[in-house]
Amino acid sequence: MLDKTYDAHAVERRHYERWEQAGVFACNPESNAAPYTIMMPPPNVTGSLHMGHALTFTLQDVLIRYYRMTGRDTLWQPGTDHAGIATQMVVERKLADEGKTRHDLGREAFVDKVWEWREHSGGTIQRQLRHLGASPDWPRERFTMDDGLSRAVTKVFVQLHKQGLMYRDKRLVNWDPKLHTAISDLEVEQRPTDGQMWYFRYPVKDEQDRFVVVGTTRPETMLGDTGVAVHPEDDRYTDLVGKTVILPIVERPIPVVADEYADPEKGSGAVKITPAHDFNDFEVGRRCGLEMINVLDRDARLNENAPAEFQGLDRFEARARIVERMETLGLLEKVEPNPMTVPYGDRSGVVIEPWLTDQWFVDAAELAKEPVKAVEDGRTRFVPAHWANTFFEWMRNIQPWCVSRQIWWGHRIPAWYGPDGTIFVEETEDEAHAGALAHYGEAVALERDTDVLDTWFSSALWPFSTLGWPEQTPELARYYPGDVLVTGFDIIFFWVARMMMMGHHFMGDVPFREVYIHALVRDETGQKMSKSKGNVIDPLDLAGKYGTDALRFTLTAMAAQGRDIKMSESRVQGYRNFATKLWNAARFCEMNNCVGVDGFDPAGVTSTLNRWIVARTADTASRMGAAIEAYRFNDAAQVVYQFTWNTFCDWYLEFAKPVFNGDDAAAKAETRATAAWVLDRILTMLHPIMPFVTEELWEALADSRPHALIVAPWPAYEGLAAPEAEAEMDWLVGLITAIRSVRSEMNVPPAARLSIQVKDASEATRARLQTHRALVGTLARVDDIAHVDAVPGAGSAQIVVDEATVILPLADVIDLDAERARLSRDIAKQDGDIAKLAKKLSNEGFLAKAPAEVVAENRERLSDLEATRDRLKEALARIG
RNA sequence: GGGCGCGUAGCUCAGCGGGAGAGCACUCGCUUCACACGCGAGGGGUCGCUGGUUCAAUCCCAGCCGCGCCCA
Repeated sequence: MLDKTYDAHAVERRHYERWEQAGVFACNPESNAAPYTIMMPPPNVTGSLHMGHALTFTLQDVLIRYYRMTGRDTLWQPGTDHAGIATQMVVERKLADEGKTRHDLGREAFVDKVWEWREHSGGTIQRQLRHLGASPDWPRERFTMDDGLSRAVTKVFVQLHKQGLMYRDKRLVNWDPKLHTAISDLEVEQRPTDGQMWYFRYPVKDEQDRFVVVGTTRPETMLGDTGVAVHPEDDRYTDLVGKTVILPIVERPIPVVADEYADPEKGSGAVKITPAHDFNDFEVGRRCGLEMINVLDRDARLNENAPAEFQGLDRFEARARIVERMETLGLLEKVEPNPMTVPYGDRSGVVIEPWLTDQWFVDAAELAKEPVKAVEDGRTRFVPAHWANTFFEWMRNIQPWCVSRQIWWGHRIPAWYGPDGTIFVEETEDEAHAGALAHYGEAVALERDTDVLDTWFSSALWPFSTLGWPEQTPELARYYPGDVLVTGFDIIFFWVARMMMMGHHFMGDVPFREVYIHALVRDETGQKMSKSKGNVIDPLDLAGKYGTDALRFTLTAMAAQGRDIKMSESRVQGYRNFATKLWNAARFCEMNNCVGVDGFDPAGVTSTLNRWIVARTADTASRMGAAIEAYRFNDAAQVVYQFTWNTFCDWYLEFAKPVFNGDDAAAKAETRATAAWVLDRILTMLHPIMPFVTEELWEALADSRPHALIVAPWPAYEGLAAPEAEAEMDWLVGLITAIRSVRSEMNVPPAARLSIQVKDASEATRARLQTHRALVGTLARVDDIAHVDAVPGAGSAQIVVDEATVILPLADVIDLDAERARLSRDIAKQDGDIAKLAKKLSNEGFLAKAPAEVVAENRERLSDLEATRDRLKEALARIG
């Protein structure tokens, strides 16, 4: 016998271990079944499971478990990425505790340390995924720093270089002065800030008392100014173009140039140009042939190109000193408050400096062409579709991708430099030497590039590197491209777009056919969860408190397309209640000996009750399957929830009680078998969302099963529809509900049993009443049902059900005024609906232009309403 | 400033051209032999505002108001 409530803790670990040991998560490359592939977005090796992970991995697991049940050969490819900067920071912090830096260890020893850290601390998220019930193919787990994946990275780098799509260039990059590395545009966070705009006067050379006023938000960069730009059509400055101004403090003569970048509407219309420290100025400088003077060092302190007195000053200190000096010189025109955005490094949290360095770049614009086409013509489909716009916008304006990082943890760039700086990009050092020999005609010493690659560079190869590429493995042939990529919108650029670039370029095909973009999980009040706000909810805490299944059901039920999820504990609690409800329904079935019957044929059941529930079961399965396939997770959850609770528990099991307690052995046997069958189908349907409680019940409810629930076939049935049975049961539900309503409204004591009379019942209704006498008796607490022609006495409540009027003699309890009020209210409601319909049906435009079936449907509805209204009026008249 | 999205019951949200829905919360009743993590019955909405298209608009279009996100 099952316990009274479901204890999640007791069963979760046991079933998970059993599944994993049985190998049921594994794909089968030998299989004849159609593959279904999801590449798991690899979490950071440093990561631990947060609510966003819980959502994305729950949805992926729902898909995987569903498709596994439909018979597809599923591959859910798991793994982690090496998170270059984040991981290096973690290990450097540990070293700092020992009073050391990575430089004390040296590169090789430090990298060993990182590997060591990963061995000991790296498995957190994998363990947490198991708690969540995720069912990826664990033995195929990959890490972006694995040998195979590293080979893929090297090969891709070399090939891109040979194709001219990977190049070294001196450009402005986003420089992180704390981490001492370049980062990509995407790793920069623009924070709104209340800044200031300082207006400086630059004296025009050889013109007494003439100044050009320029504005700046970063005064310290003025030391690197090499020009002043004005708009070519700005009349105020026409004569100045070609002249020279004297850069204050530095006393450097710099030219005034005409460039459309200068906006005549903004400030004075003149703008100082610092090509080495501003992205826009860099472009102006290129166009106008201005000098580039770098005045900052790698710590963002002023360097040797600044006047001696400022050298070595931090940029913010320098800012204050420059402003002070300008003021002293009488060259500070004014200062204004200036709302602006300031770039911060997303890892370091310090202000990023545009800095001129040599870096490696990928020609992203070229690689973006095919992915854009693929989305345009539907080879890759975004769900919801509007995310394609976000994708297009970025891809069509894409900048060169800076992929080199000045850190140690990552894939080292396969480039070697000869004595004169000639670059040899090869897969191995030997090949580089061979190249050098050919180039120089003699063996020379080569030095390898010290930089490593952006982590996203290796992640971009994930859909094929995990399958063995560059080897042509059977897995690669079978599981590429994947079916769907499931992720949040925040990494469309970081990862989705880049996988598409690499997939097209190296595999010649899309990496996945669909991209399902899900929402963000927020806290109850709609705030983004963050450590600093302290509103983070740990998914595993919730799972511990209410069961993993309840958490998964909550996330699934709330995953409506295009809307963020406001996570609230009360919802999780509600779905915990649902799991308990299911548990108790199973317990009831068990108590009534509802055991599965071998060879049970759902199409062969005879009673209306059983034909009805069988039809509804089949319908629920097909609707739920369709919802999952369309990524309508909330619909899938709702469909199965309502069927389980509101149809199976509330009605079917209640209807079954009189059968179980009756003495029709045949009906009892059929109903028991049907109940067992339906319950099994419910467990099956719920399994993708609630794997643990369903597997537990699957095991508990039968002495032996041919297989575990996780590999049970998804219920797909043809020909079980039973419209007459459904109509009959709907009628019965309506009748019982109506009687209960009147009882409640008339304050009939719940325990009191009534006798009812029925007037004007058709033959069909009489037959139905006969069939379901016992059900009405139990569920509406009615003892006798009599058919009458006579007008009943005044002490009765009357209910109109289709053509019939049901009379409840309530002489002792009836309050005539209340009954009159009730009937009048009903009549008024019907009249209201009738008026609306009548108006519609008297509209000639409607009759002429609306589809015939719509007109017919409305006519029928009107006559039904009128008939009901008339019977209600008769009932009212009878009371007097 | 540009783009995207969202305003539907107290709250959270489905629905998206032809009869306003769910969960939670709320009210009333119930130790009904699976379940009080429950059972039964209820109350509650000019579907943001204003126009337009249509025989018909919560749903399509335009404008406005409010909110959020992304990009500059």
